[in-house]
Amino acid sequence: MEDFEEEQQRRKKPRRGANGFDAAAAAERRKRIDAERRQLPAWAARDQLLSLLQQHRTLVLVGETGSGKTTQIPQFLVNARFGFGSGTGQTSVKPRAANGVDQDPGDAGPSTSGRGQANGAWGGGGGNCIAVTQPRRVAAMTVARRVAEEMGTPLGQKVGYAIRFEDATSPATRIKYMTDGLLLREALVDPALSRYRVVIIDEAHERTVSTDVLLGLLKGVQALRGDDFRLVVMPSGALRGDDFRLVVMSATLDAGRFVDFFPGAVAGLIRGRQYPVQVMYTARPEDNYLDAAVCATLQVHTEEPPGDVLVFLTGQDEIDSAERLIKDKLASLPRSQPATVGEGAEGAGEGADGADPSAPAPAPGGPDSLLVLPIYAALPPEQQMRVFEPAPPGVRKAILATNIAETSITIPGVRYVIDTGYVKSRDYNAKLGLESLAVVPVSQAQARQRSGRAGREGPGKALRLFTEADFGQLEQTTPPEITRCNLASVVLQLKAMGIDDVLGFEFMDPPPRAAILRSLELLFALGALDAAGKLTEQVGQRLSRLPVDPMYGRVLLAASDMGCALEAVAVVAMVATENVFHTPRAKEKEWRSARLKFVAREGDHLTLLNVFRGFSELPKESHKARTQWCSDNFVNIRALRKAEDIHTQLLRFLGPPSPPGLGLPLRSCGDDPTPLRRALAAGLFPHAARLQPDGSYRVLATGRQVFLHPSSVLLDRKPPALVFSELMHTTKTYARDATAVEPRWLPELAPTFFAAKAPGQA
DNA sequence: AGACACTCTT
Repeated sequence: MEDFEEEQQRRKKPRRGANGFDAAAAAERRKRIDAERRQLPAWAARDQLLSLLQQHRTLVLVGETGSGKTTQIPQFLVNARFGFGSGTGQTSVKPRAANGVDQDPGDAGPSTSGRGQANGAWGGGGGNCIAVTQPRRVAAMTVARRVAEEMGTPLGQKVGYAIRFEDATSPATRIKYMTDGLLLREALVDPALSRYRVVIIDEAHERTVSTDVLLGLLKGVQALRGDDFRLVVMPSGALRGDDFRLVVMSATLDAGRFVDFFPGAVAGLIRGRQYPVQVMYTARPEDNYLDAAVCATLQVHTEEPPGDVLVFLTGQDEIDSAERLIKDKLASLPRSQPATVGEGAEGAGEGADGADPSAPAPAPGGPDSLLVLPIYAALPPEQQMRVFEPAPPGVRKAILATNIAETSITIPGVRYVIDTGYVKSRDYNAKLGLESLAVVPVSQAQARQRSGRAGREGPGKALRLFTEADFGQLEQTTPPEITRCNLASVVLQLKAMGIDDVLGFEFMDPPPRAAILRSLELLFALGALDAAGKLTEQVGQRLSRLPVDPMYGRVLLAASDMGCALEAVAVVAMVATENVFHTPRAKEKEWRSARLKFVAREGDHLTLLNVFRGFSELPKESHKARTQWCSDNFVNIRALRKAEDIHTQLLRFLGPPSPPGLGLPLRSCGDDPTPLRRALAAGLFPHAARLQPDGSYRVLATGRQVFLHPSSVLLDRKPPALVFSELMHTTKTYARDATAVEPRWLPELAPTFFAAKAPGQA
């Protein structure tokens, strides 16, 4: 429902009366909003925060849930005209970029004069905007909307947001909510981030890859823009000069890490407002957490007062199983029983109180009064939306969720959380170049986050399906993602920003050296780096501009040479999109037969192309036709719309000459699959593999034995050679998204690579 | 022969 929420957000129009802006209603509303604001804990800390930030270049702010930090602090800064100079336009600082290239800050920000001068608050060197980063798109949009409302300005003017595919900002924007990934992209063009006077990294404790790279960059930015830093407190209390400020906001008490990382940083704490959650543990370890979760759900249902239950499980399969188990057990419960029977039943009748006595309400704790609802990312939007609908009176919802419910979505009505204590986690083995997906115990911080989901609307209860002693043994926090992922894109971006010594880059938690080295090797093999590790103009420069994995960027460049860029763009857009197919266990026959009409004998990439083409042929304006087609074909409409957006963006980046395009020829190979297969081979050659007598494959570059993923259309065809998108180790090492290639193409398309490692030798 | 947590990109 990510995009369900996104759409809802977009559809909301500023409140207007019949004749445009209804001033009276707006004033009334703002008065109420203003009163709400003043109740927030952040409000009480306002003066102290401003004073801290005048004296320190970096503020690490621990803001607990409900403190109002995200919405209020940017407003405090703007209203206090903090750090935006006194309007004289004088500047004593000329910042230098990290790469040593002089940079005129006046050029970097979009139209900093004009309007800025008009209210007398702006001016001075550098930009005049506050960037506030969020890990998620929806958060950037919703928070921006709220803050615009609080400030009584139309969204996109003084307060705006920017996310991929969408820019709701203007030259007047002073507070810009944006995704962390987007700010990172901007740093590619402007490594000093000179258009921002203040950068606020929100939800820093989540430690997304983008957040971590930004933290490293910002440390450099600070050194650079603080070079000539002088504290000049003006009579107005404002500061002068390029007084760049950084605020790192985090929800947990790991502030010390951030303070240690940024020289001269100071930490502050704003208490939150959360309802208490009573945390309970099991007395003994559970040997089957799935069964335990099922029992616990039923126990809550039959014994606890009304309130929905949120159960954290690890994946789609497990959720399917749990759903069946719960329904089976429910069927054996007595169908009708008085509300007062059994201990703990007092209060359980509450939900049925207002019901019509002639129409028998479901018995509280009975089989009809529990509504079991799955939620995970791959679930089609219309099914996801069901968890947001309130349960009918007397009915309790049990939501079986993956990690999606940990941060990405908030489900109303939840008062009970059941935490299995496990999560499916991605890991990366740099030595083997292998990603893996495994069920692992959560961290303590994660368990707390999950429990907190019970206390959003009132006091709640959390049942942890492990012992208190086990909790003590858990890692305190989950290792940052950057230490356990493929770094090809990150390394390419750092190189493109002029950071040549990637191994020496100051990460807060450095990734394994082997992971960086492996990425350097890959980028060299792709031709993005030369032997000295410098970004190459022809390939490296271009790849860094394309918002796709470097291997796929290489596919696009090759495809434009080979006359099949149009097809390659569609394929890459589809590969970058997860959960294209909906594969419910109960309807396996149906989705298998639906899939057949898209299957291309050449492999999964061309199959995805067929799906994209099928979807593209539908009339764009007919939401109904598109939804129907997707549902008929067991294709996820959310994924296809995303692929469509990426497709459009890639065409723009590749097509018409700068800005922003690379000016490459965008031609079609029509129905001839060969050029496209060659283009795929030209970018994915590090993932080329040859068939072994036993039906497995051997990766040419590493010699590693891998298996075709069971979802591959090539599974029963087994071509002698193929290239694949990625390796994933679950029960075995699987190659996903494969396309058959001619073995002779490989040394032809990547001579250097295969000269060093002769095919078949490995 | 047998399966895939979650975000995100000028």
